Amino acid sequence: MDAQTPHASDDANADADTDADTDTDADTDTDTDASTGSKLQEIIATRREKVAQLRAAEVEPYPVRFAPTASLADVRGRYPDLAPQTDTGERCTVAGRIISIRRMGKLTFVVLREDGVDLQLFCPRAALDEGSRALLELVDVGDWLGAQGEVVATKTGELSVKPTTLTLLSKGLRPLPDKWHGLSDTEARFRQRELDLVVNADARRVFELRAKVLGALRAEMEERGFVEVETPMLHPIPGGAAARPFVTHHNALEADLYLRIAPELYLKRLIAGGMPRVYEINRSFRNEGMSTRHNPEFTMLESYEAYADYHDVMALTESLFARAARAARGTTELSYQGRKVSLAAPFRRVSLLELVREATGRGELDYGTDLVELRAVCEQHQVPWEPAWGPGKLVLELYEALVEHTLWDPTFVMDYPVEVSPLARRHRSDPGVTERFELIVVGREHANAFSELIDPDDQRTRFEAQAEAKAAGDEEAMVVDEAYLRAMELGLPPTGGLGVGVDRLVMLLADVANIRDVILFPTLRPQQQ
RNA sequence: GGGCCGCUAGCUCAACUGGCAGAGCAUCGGACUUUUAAUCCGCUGGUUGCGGGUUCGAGUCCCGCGCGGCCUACCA
Repeated sequence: MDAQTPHASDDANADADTDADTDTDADTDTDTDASTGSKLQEIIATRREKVAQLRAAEVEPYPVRFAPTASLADVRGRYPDLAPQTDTGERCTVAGRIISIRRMGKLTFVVLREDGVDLQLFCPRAALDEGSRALLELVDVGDWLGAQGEVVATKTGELSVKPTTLTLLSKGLRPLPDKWHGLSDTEARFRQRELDLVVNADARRVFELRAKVLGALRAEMEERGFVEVETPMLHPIPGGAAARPFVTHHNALEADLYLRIAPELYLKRLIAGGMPRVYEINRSFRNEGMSTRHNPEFTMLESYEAYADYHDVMALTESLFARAARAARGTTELSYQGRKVSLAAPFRRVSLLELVREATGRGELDYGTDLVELRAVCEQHQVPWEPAWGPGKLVLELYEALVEHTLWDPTFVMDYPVEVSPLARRHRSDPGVTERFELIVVGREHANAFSELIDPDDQRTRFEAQAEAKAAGDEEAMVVDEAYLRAMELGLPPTGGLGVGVDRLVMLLADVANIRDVILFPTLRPQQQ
């Protein structure tokens, strides 16, 4: 009543206009839904008719504001177990979407849902004021409704609000999916995520968990003194990773720009600029294949820390993963797709070469092994190779084909070949490899990190090697980034860098197999009209 | 990109070897003052993803296309 009164008077003048609009809407509706079944059109038409009836009764179906005094969760929290048939004497005003209506003559039960919490409205006709009785006849499942009344428990002990006043907050025109079977069509769940969220508690659960993970990651970084920054997503040249970019065009600049494939180079320019600890959590974009583990836009946490090496970064990574697990699941001891996995530190540390030696049974292999022999080993394991590949790339291919998917428990795979790591510094005691690691969990890469390359001349040489590869047809090879080189020439302190695939971390913690289940609106092929 | 599978009412799903397109829920009408997927009575609802073909007859078989899922390949 407190929220309804002002609308009745405020909108009196506007009613003539809105009535006219309603009529046109009703006429055009059949056009917009002409391609769908007539039952849906009938349902929408019926609901529009109810909108018209409400307006005729001077009830605004789309009011401007409402002031609940309690959330449904508040009410539930205040009375965790009220005895059956109790009247608390406490009045409150609540709101939510109607997810169920059971009309039993002079008594109606309405179930509201708000933020994933359900609460029943116990509505004997006699308790309602006159306007609310009329309104109750015109509400449907899917509408938003406010209710003011007393908190009670029914004969069966169901906690309820027994309203004296009902306020329509928004009239829904489309039906909700089946209340029992829900919405299981995967395409509909991804394209109309709002329906998925209304109906499927699991969907809500995943995205609430995702928010907790992001909060935990930020909290850990903040506590360690890292400053969150935002660097460009529109890049004049793509850099920081080996990937094909999306290209776009800026009209005023008359220039092509690339959606970023990684924030890495900008973040390291900040280190050169004297910000000793920076991180960014945001989207990168890669114009490559899609799968259950790849969405074209995905979220990475990247961090850079002055004076640190990759051993320090491993410790940071362990803390981040363990903290995210505790925030999301309350423990580091998880189960993923039916199999146990522990995110408790320390994680296993092993070199890539060692893993390849084990997998191939060739203990003598290293990056000095003759190319002909390495190619033979590849063929022996059905790993395709290309003539342009050096020993580092061949060993990496063997690792990816034979080992990576077998590493279930968290494993830091260390010391990647220089050839495939153009931004990582050479190992302090073995110049053929870099101080780089990837973190593998449940057979998938979750993080990539290194002691950063800070020697500008070495970096230029590496960029030039990449440029040659690109000229030779490698579409994912990097290009020379002069702006970055200039920043390095200013002087980059020793730096430890980290990139974490946040979507994959959420998949791991939510025990979900498809990346599209952890992204609210995953990329899908556009629907043609 | 390749392979396999799927697409039927608003939602969830049936329909034998090619033989009248159905059910539950929801909607709509009716009864009902303690329900919990309320119950009961009655009704309505379809371009079987789209386009061709075979056939007396196609949801079903064939060809093409669209969209999605899973696996696979590249990547995080």
